[in-house]
Amino acid sequence: MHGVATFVESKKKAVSKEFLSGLSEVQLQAVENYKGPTLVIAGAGSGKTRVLTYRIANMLADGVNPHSVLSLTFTNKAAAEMKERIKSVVGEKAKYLWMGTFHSIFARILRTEADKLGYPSTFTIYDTTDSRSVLKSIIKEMNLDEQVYKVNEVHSRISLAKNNLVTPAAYANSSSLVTVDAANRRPRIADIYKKYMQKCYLSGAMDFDDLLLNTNVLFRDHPDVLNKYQSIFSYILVDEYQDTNMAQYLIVKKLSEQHKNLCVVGDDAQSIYSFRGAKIENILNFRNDYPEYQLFKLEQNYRSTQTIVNAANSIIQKNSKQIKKNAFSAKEVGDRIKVLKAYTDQEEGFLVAGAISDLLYREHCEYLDFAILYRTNAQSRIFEDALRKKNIPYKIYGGLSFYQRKEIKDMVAYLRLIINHSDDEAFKRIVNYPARGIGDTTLSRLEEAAAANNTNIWTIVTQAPLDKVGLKGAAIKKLGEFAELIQGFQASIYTENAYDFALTVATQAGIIKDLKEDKTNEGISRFENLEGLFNGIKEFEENAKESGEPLPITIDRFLENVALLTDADSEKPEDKNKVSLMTVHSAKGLEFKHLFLVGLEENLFPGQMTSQSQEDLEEERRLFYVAVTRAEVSATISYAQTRYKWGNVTSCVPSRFIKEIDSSYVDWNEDSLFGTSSHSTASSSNSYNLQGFKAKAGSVSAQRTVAPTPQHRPASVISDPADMTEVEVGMEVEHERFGFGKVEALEGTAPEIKATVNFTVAGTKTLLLKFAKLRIVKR
DNA sequence: CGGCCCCGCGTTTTT
DNA sequence: CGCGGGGCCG
Repeated sequence: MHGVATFVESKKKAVSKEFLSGLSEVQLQAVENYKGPTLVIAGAGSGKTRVLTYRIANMLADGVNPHSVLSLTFTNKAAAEMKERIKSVVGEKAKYLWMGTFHSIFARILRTEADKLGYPSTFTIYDTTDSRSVLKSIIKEMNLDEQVYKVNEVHSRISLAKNNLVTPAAYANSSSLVTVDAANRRPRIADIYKKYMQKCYLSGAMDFDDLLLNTNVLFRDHPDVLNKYQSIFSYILVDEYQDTNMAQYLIVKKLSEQHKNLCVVGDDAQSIYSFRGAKIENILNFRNDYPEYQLFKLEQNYRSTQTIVNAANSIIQKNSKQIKKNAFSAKEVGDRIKVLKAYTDQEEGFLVAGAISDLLYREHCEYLDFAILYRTNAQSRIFEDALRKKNIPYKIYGGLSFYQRKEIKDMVAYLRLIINHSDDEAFKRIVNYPARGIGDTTLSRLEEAAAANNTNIWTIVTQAPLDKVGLKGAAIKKLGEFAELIQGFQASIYTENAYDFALTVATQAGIIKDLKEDKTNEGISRFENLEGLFNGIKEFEENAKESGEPLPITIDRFLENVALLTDADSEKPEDKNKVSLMTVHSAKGLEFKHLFLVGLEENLFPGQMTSQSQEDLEEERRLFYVAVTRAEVSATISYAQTRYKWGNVTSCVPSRFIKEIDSSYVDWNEDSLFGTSSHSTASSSNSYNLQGFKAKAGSVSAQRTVAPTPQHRPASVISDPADMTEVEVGMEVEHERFGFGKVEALEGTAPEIKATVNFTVAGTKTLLLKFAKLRIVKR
């Protein structure tokens, strides 16, 4: 062993390290010093991926065995790209690196070690839909009020617990958790949690959180297994460390104990996943965990203009929690950040699409130079419509993933059930698809019996006397046929190619016939989606063959990671040169020449749930920071004054974040950007704009002290919650339509405060302050 | 048991 | 507005 290592070591001098020549001094340092605990604080656009890539490439060039390097990334796509880049530097051996997301890497390890935890190695990974469905049936089974025990909220409580390694028993004993639940009148969450874990276990299933939780359990209860992986992984690298949660933190900590070659890379300013349990403290406390650590700060931004970097700095400075760093750009100063005001959400789409086609024409840009980023997926539609009208090609990331579509989930459920008969969610999904006369009544009998006998549905169907379960002859016969159908595939799972196998299943189960029969547009598109899945299987098969894996490439291999796949992992080449539409969250790590950041309104960005607490608001601000720092050359921010929400028009207030950008980096010339009249179908009245925003914008730091302009009176329109509390009985106010009046009464609490106002002309009206746009005339 | 219709509810964000 | 769930009827 030693001899080989020495031989490889001695060869290293011969290996060309030309690839290091383009690095800056500090980047080079971070690449070359790959031993010992290392923290790399990498500001936005500072070449973080480069450092990570070359750090690994450099190790491999020095003779480090790729099998001993574990590199954890945030998305599968990031992992694949990094692997590709390393391959191009050091060659084929890069493919032996352990590189992937926490979830996919540890799912792999858990499959290998499954028996130690009492799971089958073929365990199913439940996605969010599956988890919710399980919880829903538990809540029903326990006769709890579904209005009080809302599935989503129960799920996030359980998820929170799992991410913090709190077992059901510990949950019941945790006074802080129990207190919160009691306050929400949900005292039985710990019981639900317990049942949920049992049900998943009986179904041979792990949810996303279990992949991390059970890895911890595995390492805690099986020191030999821990020791094995500690020895395997001589070098561990973690990207986006600021977004790791407790469970992930502990996995990394334990695994790196032996070799202590742990390198974490991240940027506290870009921590945006606390809603799913990420702990910004992990990166802030790294120095306490490893006092002997080396620190590298990548502060130069190679991506964006000075204006964008400085603007972004001015935003993030408003946050209290952060590691000090001095992000700067040596690129050109660049244009100021433009602000677009739209009267409606539709017009916002129109303006943005117009601005894009304008830039395309003026600046020789390509479609791929543009991105439109929004806070919530629901906003995409407007921009799709606007871009389509202008014949601008676009692609959407996120939203309903391919694998979430019904027809795909149905097909996958067949495969899941065939490979893991215990998978109750898969069973429930397909037992009557295509329709074979097995209805709700039969299914709930089976579920009850399974719960009563502490087992899964499949066991009941195949082993219990079904007449005792309360089922009749016809139902029993149909169930028998279904079970036979599923069992019939058993023999060829591990002998047939994945594609052929799946096709047989789809045919024999009647899925293909069912989809072909539907001649509606949706039916056709569902069939095409299924074809897409089959193409995906074929592609998987070909890739596996190419990398020399043992034949045949079987369906279980494909299925292993399906739940962890996202659309971003499989971009089609024809989609390359298109405008990108995505949420700010999914834009993390990406960059675009020209960036459009849309929907900058209170209660949208920052979101309505988040402007309450200081912590949530700081996370929203980091999200805003992430968004702005995606831009290389130009950034444009837009907001609408009215927007459709749940089918109703609501009026919107520009986001506080716009005002937080240092005004010297912002171009407020909202109206003259594209000519004044060409687009303004809805802009006949501009009383809105005069009242609303410009006057405030002038005084960036002064919160609510607005300098009156001669023409237009003080513009403190009462529409954000902070301002509402200023209204008092007896004040004189002005309303757009009703004119002047006096406040006679107030009721409710912000933001739902109602005011009764006696208007001089219009008479007495009761108005919701958040919509009424009242202006205080005399206090 | 299956299909249709109506009602109610929701929107952060993702592995 | 769009989806999913529940209820009702054939």
